[in-house]
Amino acid sequence: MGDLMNNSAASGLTDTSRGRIRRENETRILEAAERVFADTGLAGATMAQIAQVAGLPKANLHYYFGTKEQLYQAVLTGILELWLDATDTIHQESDPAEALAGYVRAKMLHSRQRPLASKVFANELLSGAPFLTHYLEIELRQRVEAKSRIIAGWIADGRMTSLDPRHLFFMLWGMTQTYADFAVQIRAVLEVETLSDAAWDEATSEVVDFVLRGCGIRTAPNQPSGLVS
Amino acid sequence: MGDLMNNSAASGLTDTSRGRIRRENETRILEAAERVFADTGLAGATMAQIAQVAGLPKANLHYYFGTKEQLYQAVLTGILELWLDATDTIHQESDPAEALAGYVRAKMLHSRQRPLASKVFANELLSGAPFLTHYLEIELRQRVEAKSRIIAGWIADGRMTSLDPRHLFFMLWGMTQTYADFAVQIRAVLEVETLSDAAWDEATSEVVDFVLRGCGIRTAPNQPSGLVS
DNA sequence: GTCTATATCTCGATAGAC
DNA sequence: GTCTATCGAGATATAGAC
Repeated sequence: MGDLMNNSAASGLTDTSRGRIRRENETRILEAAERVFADTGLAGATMAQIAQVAGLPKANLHYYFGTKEQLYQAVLTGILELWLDATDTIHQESDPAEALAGYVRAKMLHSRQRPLASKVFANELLSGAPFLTHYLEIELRQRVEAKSRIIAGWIADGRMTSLDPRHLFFMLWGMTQTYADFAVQIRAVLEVETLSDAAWDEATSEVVDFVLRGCGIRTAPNQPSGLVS
Repeated sequence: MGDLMNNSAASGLTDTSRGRIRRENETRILEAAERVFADTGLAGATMAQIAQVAGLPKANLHYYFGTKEQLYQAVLTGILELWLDATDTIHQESDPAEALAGYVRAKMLHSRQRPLASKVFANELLSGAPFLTHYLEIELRQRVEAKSRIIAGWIADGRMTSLDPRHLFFMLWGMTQTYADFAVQIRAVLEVETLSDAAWDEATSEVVDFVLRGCGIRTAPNQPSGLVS
């Protein structure tokens, strides 16, 4: 927008490659920011540290994102999109066992593949979620309400135990996100440096089985319980 | 120790009242620090903010506790003592249902009564637990190992479903601490300003029932499930 | 667009009057 | 023991050369 008057010959770059560099730099900054915000939250993070992780001068961060708060907002927004995606395994017509197991597997996969996103989110909630009021009170609440109606339907049909679906979601989130947010505790108890693929599969299968039993759904005995069967 | 030479008449205070003041001030500072550390973690907290919450000049904090890290360490130590106490409902000779239900109730009560302690702990884990290495790798690990052996015994005796006790603990911690750490999310979904006593009792009963089913333990139908029956 | 140099502010910590 | 005043370090943010 603002660079329509720029002479791209001066920098030796075409419009497309200039756009590419911008995109690459923004991505690098966002990834570095996610890592730093994940460890120390918004208040504890410093622009100098983010710049160092990104391998760019500190001034570039301000050039691309303005203030620390705006950079944080950008990181959070990206995470929220990811957050709302993976949760769509619960539908009216689904088999409860498959739907709930799929939901747990998706959440565990997320803890495994995007632990930093989970940690940024956790830090934001711990500090009272000042940047997430709208998300929590509108988007998340409505989504939980909609999914809870489906689960209530399953309960009414006698396909699972009677429980409050909203508390079920709180428990599912707690059980699965703990593997990302508090991984250091889990690694210490399990006495491993990092969780292996096999350990992740076993954790996933433990949570899936526990949840299905907790919901009063008998697991099919011949069904593979690991993440990759 | 160091004030044996002080003239207590000059300040108009006896030794006992001077000790009392010291204890009161230290308590006020520790409580204020817990609140601030809970919201923003060690890196994000400022001594000025803690001093403001405590209602004392910033210099007094340094007088009583030295550095910010030492104050943080003092807060953490108090929390760990609390942490290791309430978890002792799991014994060899216990009834598995009673023991596990009691454990969950104790953890939920802790989330309810000391949410700030839980949050400080969560922040510390999120930032990689630099102050808790010994606790996690020695004390917590050994405790989990001991309790896991008891639970493994119950499983071998056919008194509950076969599962990995360590992952059971991870899930229990996640399920119960989420009610303290991520309370803002729970309040948003439930559309309440604060969780009432009744809401806490219901949450506790939901978690207890879910856990007992998840462990393959039939709940006695005539047993009250609320926190206060 | 990029990066150096720097302005401005706030932090942790302390000296010193009381 | 308490608190004001302040120092040096490090923070956010920007000006301006390139």
